[in-house]
Amino acid sequence: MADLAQLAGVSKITVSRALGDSPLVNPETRERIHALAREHDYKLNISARNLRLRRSHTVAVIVEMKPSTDRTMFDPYPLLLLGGISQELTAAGYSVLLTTRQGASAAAVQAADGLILLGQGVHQDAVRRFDKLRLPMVVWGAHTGNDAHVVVGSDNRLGGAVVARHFIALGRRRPVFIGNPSHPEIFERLNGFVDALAVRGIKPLLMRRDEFTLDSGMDAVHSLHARKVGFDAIFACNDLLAMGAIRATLDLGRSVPADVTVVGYDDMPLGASFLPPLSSVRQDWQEGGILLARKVLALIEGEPASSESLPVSLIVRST
Amino acid sequence: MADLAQLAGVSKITVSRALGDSPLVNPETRERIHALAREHDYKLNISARNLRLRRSHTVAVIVEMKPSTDRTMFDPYPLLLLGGISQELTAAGYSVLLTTRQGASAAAVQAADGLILLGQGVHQDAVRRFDKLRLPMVVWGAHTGNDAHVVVGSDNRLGGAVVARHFIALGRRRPVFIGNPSHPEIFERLNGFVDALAVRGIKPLLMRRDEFTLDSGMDAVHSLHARKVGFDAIFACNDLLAMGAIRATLDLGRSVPADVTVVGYDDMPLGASFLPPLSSVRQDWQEGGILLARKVLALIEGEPASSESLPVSLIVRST
DNA sequence: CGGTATCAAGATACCGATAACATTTCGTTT
DNA sequence: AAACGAAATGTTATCGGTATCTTGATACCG
Repeated sequence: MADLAQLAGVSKITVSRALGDSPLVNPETRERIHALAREHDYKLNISARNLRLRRSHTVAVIVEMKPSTDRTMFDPYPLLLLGGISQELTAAGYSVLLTTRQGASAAAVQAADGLILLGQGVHQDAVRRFDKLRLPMVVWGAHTGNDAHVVVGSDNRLGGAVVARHFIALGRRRPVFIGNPSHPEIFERLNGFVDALAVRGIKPLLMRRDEFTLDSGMDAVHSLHARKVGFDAIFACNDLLAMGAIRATLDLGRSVPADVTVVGYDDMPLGASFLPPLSSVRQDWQEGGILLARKVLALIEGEPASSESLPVSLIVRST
Repeated sequence: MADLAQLAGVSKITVSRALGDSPLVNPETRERIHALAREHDYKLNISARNLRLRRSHTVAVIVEMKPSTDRTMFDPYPLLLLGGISQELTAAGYSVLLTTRQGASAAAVQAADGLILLGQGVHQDAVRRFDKLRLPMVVWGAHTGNDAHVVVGSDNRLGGAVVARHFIALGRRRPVFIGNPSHPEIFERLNGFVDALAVRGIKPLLMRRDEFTLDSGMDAVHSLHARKVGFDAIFACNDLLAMGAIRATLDLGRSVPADVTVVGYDDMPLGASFLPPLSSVRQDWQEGGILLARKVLALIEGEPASSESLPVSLIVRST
């Protein structure tokens, strides 16, 4: 920058102002300096600026990344979140620092201006750890009612309720819920489901399954059958589980949707091509990412931000 | 750090050395300072260090992120790459700066110590742009033989060849390739496929399909049928296409694998649960990510690094 | 016991930007 | 013509670390 200043015959600070489009410099001077900067391919030193401004214009995104058949960052959907986040932060001139929980101890994270936490397991365990960094922080997940921090998530209670109402409208009396309610988000879905069914005096059966795979869904239905439990509706908290459940149901000689109604969750593209095309609850991940980004940015600017739920919608196809 | 120095009764530089575990300080002193740092929850200022050292310990990962049914960053597999990259860089004390091509003009990227480019479209178009940053750079994708930069990718030629040999071993004579060869990676698969078949004087039919969806795969087979083209083997360059092709084949009353052999690509988990269980070519994405990371790190350290292909393996199931 | 090697720690300068305060320049007012 | 004020630019200090060069203290040597 000093060199540029010499070339332009002005002082460093004038160059700094010119490049920052400050109104303090003469428009002519500014143009001249801009031209010079382009010509000499001058690049601002971000580290120096960060040091001086005490801001990094960076938001750290911390994801869960354990390798398992459980839901992980490798599901495509949480990645849509990242897409939304990235889009919004980039537009605001911020960068995304991607980290795993393990890597988050790496110094760079504390240099961030804000934090976004993704991944369901995070909630109780890790949030406190990151709380100590005293950075603006936003968490993706389920609302617990009395959150100490800003939570953005899709409205899982509503998701459960919508499916319940769908079942009620179809006159179903013996619904089953398949999934792992120890995930806070899924616990909420179950709650919404149970409460909305209770209005009609219906009590669903909970089939706990920890793996979110097609095989696990098949297994759930087979074990229902083995235990001679009757059912006429299945709410699977993931599309793969739902597809497995459907396949097993068909295997058992029962019809979908005539005998059994099945609804999945996430509305993955594949579901629409499944035979029969899968009904599912859709959440708008990308919008969620955008919202997460906006909230951190607000917090960083010192503005208030509150937790928020995103609507979900039931896509009824042929199951 | 000055405060810590005062507390410890030493000078700043000694604190700096102690925290950096430099052998220049007395072990006792070092311990004392470390203890003090922990006690007061002292955090090094990364920006200051970056400025002084002229390094950011950051690698920018630039991904393709256009929303389409084409292959995008939202496929789960390219994301496994990210996982591998992140794992390896974190272990080496580096951070991952995630950017889209659009956002890559954001200043932060040029502050990175190195660059990793993901996304097939990148090749010809954007590489040059990033070349100008004069940063150590590694690209994921297909090898073109005379690459100006380091390329890591799985061995797509081999992938194609392996499938071809499989078909030959089964006595297939009229194979079809489904996919979009304008992606360099897929072009290589096609090349490997064609060349290995040519050994037996077999010429495959190319069914060009731009979308990598199940419907697109069905459509491909239906249009083969409509055009009364005979075929006894299908190599789809993606598992969704393969599943669609299988479904359409079955719809047409032909048997898989008795009448038609089908092989997909990527070996997605769902494929194993498909009916019939899908045969597919598996590439080790995570390993690829690790390799990408190692190569940039090497380049950053000033060591040489060369392009490299990762092996792939054919998983034969029931198609 | 003087001279040198070794270890520990300090002094100073510097990385490259920007904020705060100071100064010059010029047009305008009275 | 002196005084004033706004616009444009400059001076200085500073953000928080680390490299380099020195200095001081202790140990070891013949």
